[in-house]
Amino acid sequence: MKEYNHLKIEKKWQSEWQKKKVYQTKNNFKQKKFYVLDMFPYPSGVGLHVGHPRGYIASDVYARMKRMSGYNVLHPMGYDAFGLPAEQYAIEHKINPEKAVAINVKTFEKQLSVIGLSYDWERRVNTTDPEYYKWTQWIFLQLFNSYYDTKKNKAQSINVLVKIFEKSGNKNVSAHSGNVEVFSASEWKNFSLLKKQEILMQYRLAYEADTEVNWCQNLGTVLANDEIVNDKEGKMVSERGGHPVEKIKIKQWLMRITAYAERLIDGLEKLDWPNSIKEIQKNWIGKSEGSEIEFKIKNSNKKIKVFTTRADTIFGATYVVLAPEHELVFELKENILNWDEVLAYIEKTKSEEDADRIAEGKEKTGVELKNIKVINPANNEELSVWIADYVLAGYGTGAIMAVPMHDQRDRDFAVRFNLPIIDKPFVDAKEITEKVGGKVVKKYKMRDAIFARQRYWGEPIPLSRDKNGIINEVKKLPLVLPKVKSYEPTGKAEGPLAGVSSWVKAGYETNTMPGWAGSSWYFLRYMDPKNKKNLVGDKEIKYWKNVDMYVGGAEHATGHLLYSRFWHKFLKDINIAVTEEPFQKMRNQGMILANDGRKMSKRWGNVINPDDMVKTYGADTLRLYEMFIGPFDQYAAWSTESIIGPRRFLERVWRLVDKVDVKAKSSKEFLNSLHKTILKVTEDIENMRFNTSVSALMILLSEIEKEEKLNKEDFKKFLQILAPFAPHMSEELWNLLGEKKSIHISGWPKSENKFMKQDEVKIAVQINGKVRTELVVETDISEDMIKKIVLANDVVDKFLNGQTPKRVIYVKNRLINIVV
RNA sequence: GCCCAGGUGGCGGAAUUGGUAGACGCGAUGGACUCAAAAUCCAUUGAUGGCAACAUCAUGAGAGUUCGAUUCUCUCCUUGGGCACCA
Repeated sequence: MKEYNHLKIEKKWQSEWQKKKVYQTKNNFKQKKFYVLDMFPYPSGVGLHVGHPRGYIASDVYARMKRMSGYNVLHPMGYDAFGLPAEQYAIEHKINPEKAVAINVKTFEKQLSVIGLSYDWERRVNTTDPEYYKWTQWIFLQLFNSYYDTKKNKAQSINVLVKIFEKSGNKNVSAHSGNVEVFSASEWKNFSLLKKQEILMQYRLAYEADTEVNWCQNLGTVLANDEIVNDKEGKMVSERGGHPVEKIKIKQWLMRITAYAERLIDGLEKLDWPNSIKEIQKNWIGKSEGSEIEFKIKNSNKKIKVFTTRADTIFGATYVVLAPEHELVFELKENILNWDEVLAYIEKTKSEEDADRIAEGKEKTGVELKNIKVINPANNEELSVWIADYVLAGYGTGAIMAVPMHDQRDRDFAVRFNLPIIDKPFVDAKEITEKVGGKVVKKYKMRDAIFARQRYWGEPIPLSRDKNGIINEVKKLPLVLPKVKSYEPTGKAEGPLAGVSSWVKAGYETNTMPGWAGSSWYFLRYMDPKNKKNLVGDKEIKYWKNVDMYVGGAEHATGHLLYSRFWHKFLKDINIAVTEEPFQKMRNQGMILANDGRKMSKRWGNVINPDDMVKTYGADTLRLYEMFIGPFDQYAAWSTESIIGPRRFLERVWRLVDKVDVKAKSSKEFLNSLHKTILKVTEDIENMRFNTSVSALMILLSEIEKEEKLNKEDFKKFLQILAPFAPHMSEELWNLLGEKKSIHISGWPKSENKFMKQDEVKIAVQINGKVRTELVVETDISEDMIKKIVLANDVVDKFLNGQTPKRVIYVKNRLINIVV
């Protein structure tokens, strides 16, 4: 057998597979389907390091096993290329982002192509392709044209709502957020177009509103909350570059994700996802159940509505606090004796950034509304009313009843301002809520998502506004992003599109969609990527349904993974998607760190390039090593020293071919190991425990090497279970054995029970829980028999030293423990 | 502060989910082959004591449950991740 030349073999098979379309996914709608998906990357242009392909290799191993097991596997790859990173790259390198993306995609594919991943490249999608974002825009319009029917608990066409308004006004339809005045049917008919538009805006799932946003002057853009971090002093800075961030108010588009809060929480239960991700999402949505209770204001017909999760402590309430921004404060202006002081406090909180509020520490501040008293509905006691910044306008009702006995924050405040702290017994929360005329409600911390960026490189929002301010849909999609001279930030809270006069004249939005728009539905497009008429064909979606196994980084827990679930639920409501959830099963890969335990980065000079590894050791070795390096979902430190292990393993496999003999008879021991390993590798891949399956293959190799001559059929089984990990070498050897069809569609071997039985087992003999000796006995020996043998044993006799055993515990085929 | 996930040899990590701790790989040491080196093969490799058989200790620390604990319970230390004045 000639030397193992990985360069030649790998190149040969990669082009062969491509030529024969071995990995092409066909629409065989009668075959069992399996959809294995990687989170698609930003082609960043920096190039990949050795940590990036870890997830791709894992999903590839998984996909290959499923494909060999007889599933029709959908395993595609594509690019998420809109968004800030691509735009920044274009600005830095002074090139058109479109060109930058094309270059980066090329680099990326070149680097990936040598690893031997079994993607069906013909299905690749790119979010910046007008033929793709046409459908992103289409989804936006569907959201714009829908409202959330809280009774049916699903999205409905906005036309349904208009009909309701025409028939009976809005007294039976509450807006999901915001305050909408109640109007009758006849009033509705008399409203102006603009007024109608304003009202409907309170209901639409994609809607425009005044928002307080995080403005970053240096980046010239508005940032999402998850794009902001706190620096050492607690000040808000951008995650990218660490530039200062401040709050400003602008009008922009939002997505009413809060309408789906309940379904987003409920859906988590049935998902096979890492627990930590589910927890993060649950906390992020932040559901709490509590009571809304009204406190009457003395000498007024107004009431303060508070939200509490502890209605059971209502008898211990000693004062009431409003958020400084609460509108009631202004309504009560005439009655407040210290208005100047109150106003000063309101102004002060306004100018403060959230970060400053936190940085201030736990010190509570606030001002009493002098001359305002409320009545506790539980016991008719008179309570004072305060405003304080520790009560947030945006959560609950923006007002609380303070129970300093049971709440630390209330206690801090009470101590600071010398307010009473009283201990009263608990009552039943539900009962008391009903008794005082309150309401049991659910609240969520999650806010609606801003769906606009003051940027160039994103999907244009397909709406236009005429001179009267009336919004119209763009009828012909895609609304193509126009070419501009400059992608630089304008320095104002509007995007570069504001500088394109024809665009502005047409009344188009100058904001573009955020980075997550295109990535929130791409998995559906892979099912039918070239469909010109529909987002996805009916037959295709009914067959592929959803992603069965999703692999990617855990950092998307509150971004991509939440938004995708939201859009998918919406698409289900409008009868596009057929499942409630997009990703049934998900696993996160752990990062690969450099030798020194730090992240791989140019800055540290510790980057290992996959191309170099492939050149020196081969793709198969790299694949095996990355799977062997440690538990898939945990961090692992790269060690170029250790990669030699898997390489040696492959060289030993290579040498086996000389031993292959059609007439050879496999030994009992070998057959036993082979079938046990088939079972183990199958189960391990299924559970993403790649490290132990590689280890199992190594153990099996040692067993094979003990064979004088190798039975061909049994050796082929070994190659088949090796194939997902080392696709090139297994294909080469498979071919050398005279097989014409690719090993990767050759089937998956079955572990047969008849080979897995063993005649004898080793049993540990313990005395008082300590192992003293070992015995080899026949498998499944009876308890009586083993007892007799053990008690007659010399070593046991020595340790017993004449004592009679009090108890004997026998674990079948494993151990026997004698207790004295 | 609250919520998750970790902590096992020199290193990466195994352990059938309560049943022989350290599989597998790297590294190291010794040997074979070679004029020599590389590669390959063989042996040893948790610590301590002992010529040895063997014994004792050992899974972040301390307790507990159990015949038996890396695994379950409690307290604490520590490293990551998430949330954070959310009523």
